[in-house]
Amino acid sequence: MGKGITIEDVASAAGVSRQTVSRVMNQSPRVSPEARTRVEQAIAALGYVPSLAARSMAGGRSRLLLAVFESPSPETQATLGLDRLLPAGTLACSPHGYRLLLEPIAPESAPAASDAQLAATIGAVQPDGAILLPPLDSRADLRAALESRKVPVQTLHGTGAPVENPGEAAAQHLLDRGHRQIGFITGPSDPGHAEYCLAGYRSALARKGSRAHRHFVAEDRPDLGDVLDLARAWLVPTIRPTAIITMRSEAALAVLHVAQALKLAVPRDLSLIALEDDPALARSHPPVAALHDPAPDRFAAACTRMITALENRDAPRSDPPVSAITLTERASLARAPRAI
Amino acid sequence: MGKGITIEDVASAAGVSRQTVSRVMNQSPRVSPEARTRVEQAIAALGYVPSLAARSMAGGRSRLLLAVFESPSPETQATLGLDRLLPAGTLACSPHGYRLLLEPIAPESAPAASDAQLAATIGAVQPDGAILLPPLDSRADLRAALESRKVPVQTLHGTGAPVENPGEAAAQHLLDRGHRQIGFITGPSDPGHAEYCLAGYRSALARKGSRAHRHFVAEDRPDLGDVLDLARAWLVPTIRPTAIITMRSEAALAVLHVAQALKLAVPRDLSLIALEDDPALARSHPPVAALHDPAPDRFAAACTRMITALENRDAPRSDPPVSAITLTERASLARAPRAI
DNA sequence: TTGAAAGCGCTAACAG
DNA sequence: CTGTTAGCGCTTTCAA
Repeated sequence: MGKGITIEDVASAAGVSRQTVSRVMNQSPRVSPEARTRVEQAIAALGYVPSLAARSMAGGRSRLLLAVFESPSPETQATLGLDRLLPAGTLACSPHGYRLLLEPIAPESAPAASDAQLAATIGAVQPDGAILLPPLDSRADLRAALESRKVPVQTLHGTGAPVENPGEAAAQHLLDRGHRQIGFITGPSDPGHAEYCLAGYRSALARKGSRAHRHFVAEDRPDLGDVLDLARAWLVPTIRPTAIITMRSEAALAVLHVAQALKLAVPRDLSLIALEDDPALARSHPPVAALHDPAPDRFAAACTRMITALENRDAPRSDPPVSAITLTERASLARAPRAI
Repeated sequence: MGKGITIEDVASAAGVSRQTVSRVMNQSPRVSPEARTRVEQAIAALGYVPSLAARSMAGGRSRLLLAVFESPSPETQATLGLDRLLPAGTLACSPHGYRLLLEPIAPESAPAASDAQLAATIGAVQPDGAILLPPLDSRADLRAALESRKVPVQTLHGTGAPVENPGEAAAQHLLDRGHRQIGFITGPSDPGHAEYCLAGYRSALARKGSRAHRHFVAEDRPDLGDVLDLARAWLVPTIRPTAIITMRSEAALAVLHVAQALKLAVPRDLSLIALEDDPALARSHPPVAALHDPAPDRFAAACTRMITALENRDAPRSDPPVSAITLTERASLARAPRAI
């Protein structure tokens, strides 16, 4: 079909010069309504799409944004979730005519190596901006490599409030519902993240004066038997947690199973929250509440911020609020049965 | 640092014309060794990187490949694994100076809608080729939309042998080790994929005359209790499977737990294979064997094939073999204990 | 409000 | 083997 339709084709079809077509595409106000209409019709009729490369050369703007992320190594099994991040970001960019370009960075790469890599990319594509995805957003060397070459940087944090700690958020939800004896089971994957969430949980409990974190913190093991044993050890005694937070969804399911085997009703006798959502959680009986990670939304927001900053290079724009961690409430949640 | 270094800068630094620089970059043989050396030194010294946009305009080749994938909808939780696919593809492209561009397609999108979307992308970036990622590789409308606009298409299949069926591969491994009573537990996610794997398992067993598939096929349930019950129902009787295949890694762990509780030794009395690998499988006791999905390698191979096809537009290139599904053997595997 | 001219950085033709 | 001449499709800058 339409092969090689250029601005020139549109111009002659509309009976104007290419400048006028260009002005219409670039939202310039200095075009008469009639001319604009004719051009728009010609564009639609011909199925014209301006060439990114040509616009990039002539205008100095590539309309390309770099999505800089850490490429997963065999051991770093930390799931980044690109499956959902990338479509969200792409969707946010496309209405503005922007596109995302991938830039995987090897984990723990030497600053010099990643600097060279970024230099090559910047030279080749001259991106208008870059989004540093976690956990890369804390790498000062990458940010410096980008900014020293005049590439503006955004992260998922935006300019708003700092991101909540998932462990803290879950603990707070339970504290708000009256729970004090709250247990926490970390996941075996990604020690750094586990430590981070655990710290959040601890500080939330400490704020309320609960000491549960001294008794009810345990590490998740890959062996199902270990998790089941752990759950039994916590739930059989009279003094037991009224709520448990698990990092892995599987661990939540295992705890649920033990509770039911012990004739403890969920959520009446025990509330459950997983820090990671999974379809299986929604389908279990009862369904288990989980924290919803808004990373895709925050990535989309970062792209939008980048683009608005690029377009209105001066206007005092106020960034929309950063979406926060939300809890997907399911039947595994109830108020604490009583004060213990 | 280096801002706006062009071919012209390199040319004057090396004391040649830009054409010579261009020839060096494009591997043209028609350059004297001395000139080549001086140009290469100048390139290195200046940190010159040619502009993709300019090369695209002048040469007609964008050096951009479209990665067309299905954007995951809330329900279509089928994990595509972009986390590992994309870095692998990027790595395969970059040594050739190519880059990947994302093209998410909404699931079950109307052919007209995705055609329009692809038309817009093709017009804007004029990709040199496109890789259709599963499950999109079977959508004839997408392939047509691409090819009618002269965009060559590749899939993960390559030109080699068709991809193995994971269910069949796992069953075959066990059959080869003498097992006949082989159970199969499907995953609750992605019914289509489950059906596909199950069919492969069935045909493998049928070939060997085993009838186990009439007795030992079950559907995985999100409730852990259900899976544990299922495992007990299979393993308590005297006539029981000597091997079990599970689609989800969690189910394999659950079966392992039940077996051990029943004093069945794994792998002596029961062999286990999961169709999906997971770090937890490697860390359990004993570690559980799993099929290794070579999708990232096959994606990288598809990119390489695309690029070689693009470069030697005529040469009768023979594609390297497509990597097959491999089994990550772990201690959960043994020969069948006896004929039953 | 519009058009004409001049490139952006590179490669494809040609000459030498 | 090397340099020269034209553009690629668009936006910018300047005139009209």
